[in-house]
Amino acid sequence: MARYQVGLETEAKIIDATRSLLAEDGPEGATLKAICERAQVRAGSFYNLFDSKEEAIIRVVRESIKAVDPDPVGAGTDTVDDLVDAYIQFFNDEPQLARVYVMTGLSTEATGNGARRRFLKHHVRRVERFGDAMARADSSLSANEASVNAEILLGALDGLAFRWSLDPAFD
Amino acid sequence: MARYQVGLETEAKIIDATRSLLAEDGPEGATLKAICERAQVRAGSFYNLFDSKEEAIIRVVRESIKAVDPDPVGAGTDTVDDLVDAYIQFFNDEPQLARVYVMTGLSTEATGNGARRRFLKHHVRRVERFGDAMARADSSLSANEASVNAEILLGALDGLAFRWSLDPAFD
DNA sequence: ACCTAATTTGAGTATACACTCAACTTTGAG
DNA sequence: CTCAAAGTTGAGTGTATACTCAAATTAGGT
Repeated sequence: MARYQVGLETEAKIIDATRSLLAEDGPEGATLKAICERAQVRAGSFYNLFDSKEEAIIRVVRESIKAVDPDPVGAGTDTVDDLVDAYIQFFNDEPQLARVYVMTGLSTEATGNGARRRFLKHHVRRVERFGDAMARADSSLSANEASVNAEILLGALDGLAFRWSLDPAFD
Repeated sequence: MARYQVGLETEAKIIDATRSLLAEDGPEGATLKAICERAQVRAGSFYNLFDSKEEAIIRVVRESIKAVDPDPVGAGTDTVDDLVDAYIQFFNDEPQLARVYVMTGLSTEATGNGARRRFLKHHVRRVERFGDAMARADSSLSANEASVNAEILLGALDGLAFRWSLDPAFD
């Protein structure tokens, strides 16, 4: 039999609760109890829809990774400015997901490293994308130089994003 | 009465164990059980010397902050290159403390935020120091511009340091 | 209206955590 | 050597965690 409407709604409530908790308090704050309380759901109901707490968290993390870079296999015509602007805009448009994104990348744990590996893979793709854009802008750059520069630029962007996540009054 | 030699040695063993665990696994891995096992000490002995697990961790974090910048009230004659070189050298000379330093700055929790507040205060001082060096090198820079540039440079450095902490083969 | 499968419940399990304490042993100054 | 203070032990406390499950309820296709 197909799923019921109530079940889909409960699922959405749980994801919403998980996302807001991750954004507010990081992975530490996203306990099962906290998620269930905020979603107005009992533990058994959670486990009827998710195999583990992990699964809900990974769903939100995946969502944040997707939001930061909606078109990872783009046509390869973006300029570096485009990419930087997109990143900044992401932080303005989706502050909750942005916080989750930064925290996932930075957190030492972030839920048993399933999320971490995912993030790292994404980061490598992102460096490639920035590196390509740089190489396009300056053809005298070797592929390796472009990659190093991209890593530095992304390091700076992520560093600033982290600063902002600590202190939203910043910048 | 004064403290006994054995007590001082036990204290050192506990700090060593805490430092290496923080460097290897981050705050998550530094459980009381893990610390005591590695230090070859029982829980009661730990609590004879430390008021809380927190205290041991903060001691190590303070140690790492001190190591990254041994002379925070320096004469104000360093160049930006000096400061960057010192940072890089720190990562080569004291890899364990360097990992603790990065993780503390980045971790969402890092032991109830005592360590985090400490780190943030230190970071602000560090930005000032870098900003001063930049203003000295280029007198056309306003204080504010220098500060912003310093924040960006440190963001990039910390971002790269973080990359290295994830993957020691990097750079 | 019926009936099966989807969903909810809430008490319960197992485990890990930081921390305590009374009894015991060791240290080292006088 | 004495003895009081410093240090050690290990079983035990309390609490929070993720997760389970049998029983009850509800949704919705027929």
